[in-house]
Amino acid sequence: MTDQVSLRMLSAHLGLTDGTVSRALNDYPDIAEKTRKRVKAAALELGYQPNPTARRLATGAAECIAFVLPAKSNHANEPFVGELLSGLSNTMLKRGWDLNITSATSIEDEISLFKRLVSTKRVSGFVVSRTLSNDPRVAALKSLGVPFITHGRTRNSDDHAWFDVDSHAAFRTAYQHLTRLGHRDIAYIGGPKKYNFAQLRFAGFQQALRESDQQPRKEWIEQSRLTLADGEQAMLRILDSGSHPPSAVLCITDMVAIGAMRAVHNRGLVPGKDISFIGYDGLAVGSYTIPSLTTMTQPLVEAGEIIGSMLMDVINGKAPDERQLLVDAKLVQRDSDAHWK
Amino acid sequence: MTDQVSLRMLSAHLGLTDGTVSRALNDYPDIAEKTRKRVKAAALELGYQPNPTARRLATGAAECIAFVLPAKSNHANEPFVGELLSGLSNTMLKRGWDLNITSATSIEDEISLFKRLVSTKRVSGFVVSRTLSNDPRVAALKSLGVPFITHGRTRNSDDHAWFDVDSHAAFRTAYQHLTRLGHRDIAYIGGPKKYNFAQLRFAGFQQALRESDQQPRKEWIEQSRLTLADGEQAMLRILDSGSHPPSAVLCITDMVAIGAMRAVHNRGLVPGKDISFIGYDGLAVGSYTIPSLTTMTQPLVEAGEIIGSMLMDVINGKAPDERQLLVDAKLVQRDSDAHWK
DNA sequence: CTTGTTTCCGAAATCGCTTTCGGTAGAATA
DNA sequence: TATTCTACCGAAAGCGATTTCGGAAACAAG
Repeated sequence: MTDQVSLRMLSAHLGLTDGTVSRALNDYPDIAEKTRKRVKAAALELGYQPNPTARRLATGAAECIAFVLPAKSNHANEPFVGELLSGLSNTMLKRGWDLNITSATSIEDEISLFKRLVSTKRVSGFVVSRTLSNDPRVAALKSLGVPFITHGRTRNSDDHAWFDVDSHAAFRTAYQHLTRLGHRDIAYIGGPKKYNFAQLRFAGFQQALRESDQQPRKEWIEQSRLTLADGEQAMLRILDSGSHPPSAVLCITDMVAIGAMRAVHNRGLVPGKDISFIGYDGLAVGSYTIPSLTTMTQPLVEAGEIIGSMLMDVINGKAPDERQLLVDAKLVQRDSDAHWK
Repeated sequence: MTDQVSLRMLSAHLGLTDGTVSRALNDYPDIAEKTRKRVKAAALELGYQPNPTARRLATGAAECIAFVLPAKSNHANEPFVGELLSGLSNTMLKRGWDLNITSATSIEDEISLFKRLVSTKRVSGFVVSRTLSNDPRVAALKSLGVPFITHGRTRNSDDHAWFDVDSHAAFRTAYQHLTRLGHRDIAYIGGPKKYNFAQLRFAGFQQALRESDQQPRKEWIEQSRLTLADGEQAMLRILDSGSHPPSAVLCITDMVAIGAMRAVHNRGLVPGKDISFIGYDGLAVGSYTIPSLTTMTQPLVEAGEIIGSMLMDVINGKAPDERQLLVDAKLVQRDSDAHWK
């Protein structure tokens, strides 16, 4: 391996000084067009790659963003990390920046980590995932004055950058899909109201209900924590409510849906046939259940790429509140939804 | 936010020169014990944190390791990335190093990425995951002369660092578990022989067979690609082989096991009751199948931590072939294994 | 032809820390 | 007491870029 060529070697080769070469490479206006081209050609020829460490020291820019792995890793949601990171690193790599991964064991831990990373100038921006409706991390980052973007809105996300999926629209879409299949008796299993998205999704369901001139039926609207076991319980409550069972169920997450399907299965009914199910998240798990789960989702790799470039915009001085993006979820049709019979 | 204290501020505060303070902090022998203590106390008091960029430039060490996200992300295996990274970042963080994530779209891409990261001195070591039996990445890293560790052995892993799970032993353990439950008619669904671990696991199964004085039965030994669909097909072949069905099946991976269970289910038999199943990997998916899948696994977070410190040892000059670790997989008992009836 | 202006590049400082090399006190030796 | 070691710290040179400033040509204007 030949040693990496440095600026000094390049400038010596060209008979110029380091400063001149550096300015030529960085398109300073005080460099003659002719020499600029000469310099760039030589750089290409010699395979010059600026040393990022030196540049970072000189410029004070970290050229690096950090992603803090969620504090309590819920196995069920892990898949999303890999895909999101894949997308994130794509954009970072494209621009020669680094993607730094760290982990924390608690929210407090995470916040003190933010401070350390910022004070040592290791990173110039953060991606915050799994946002809570009222997220202390957001407040911390704001007071630190460091650029960041959240994956998912918080209660008041007006003044920072965020990327989110329109879950309100998603649940309308899901509902409409079911009505197109002929369903009328559609139940809903929602999540804890402390989650912002839980409110949005429920609102989406309700609006779709109105748009179809349907009356909400109390016994078909349940609430569940976001676990498989709780989804199962919620479904049992619906089945035991006295009224005839619904023909389809809209669930706040895939996990809840899988639990609900299990409940139906255990009662001797066939999920995906007797009762249709639609979840939300697009977890890979859903492909392996019996029946595989129809769900609403948004491609995570692309999300990561978008989030990355949005964050870089903010770092480069764009106003955070101009970097807010709401995208639509897509229906991934698998085997848990059927025509009404 | 007060500005970060620099070495200069610290040394001014102490009435010493930068060099002296630096050497005191780094435990150079030519510093009086008294002043060393004084310096460290002051550093603590002022909250001095050395600027990593400056140190990296001065020392030439990157203080950073890289993890390249698998080229083709197979959704089913994604969960492992999150957990492994979590462990890795734990050790890195503990030592003040960075964990850099990059992604590649192909093996060639990945290798050229290695070169770039090394030549620009961005990273000082690599973690290679999802190793192939004959892995071009390993050869590339060897010729680059950069420290690295593989997660999983390759065909000839004698001269580099690796961390792996003893799948040979794991399959003996799994087999013995089944015999303790009373099973005698145990089938095996293996994987393509090109995978090193496929050979090891099969060998483990065979040895266990011998140790139990059982004869291998051709019709109960099948091979499958590592997908759910293929596992299903392999199981169907076993069921259709003419002989009576086995009472238990050992599967090379969880995915294959889940497919196999589906085949049994579709034939009107009850997996976990009529036929027991044991998989391998500990995928979270396995908790959500019906029945949930008993499997052999090794905690990934811990694996990540160990891999991190092993790699740092190699970077610090330890001989790579002294940093090779084989750990045992543990049996995670869920609902797919039952007493023989 | 002189005086301003531009244009363009060289020189030098800087980023914050590490590390080598001297040199001066005080301790040890004669 | 004179001399040789040690112990310990200061001074300065990097690391590899960036960026500010100044000045010499080259050009335009008077």
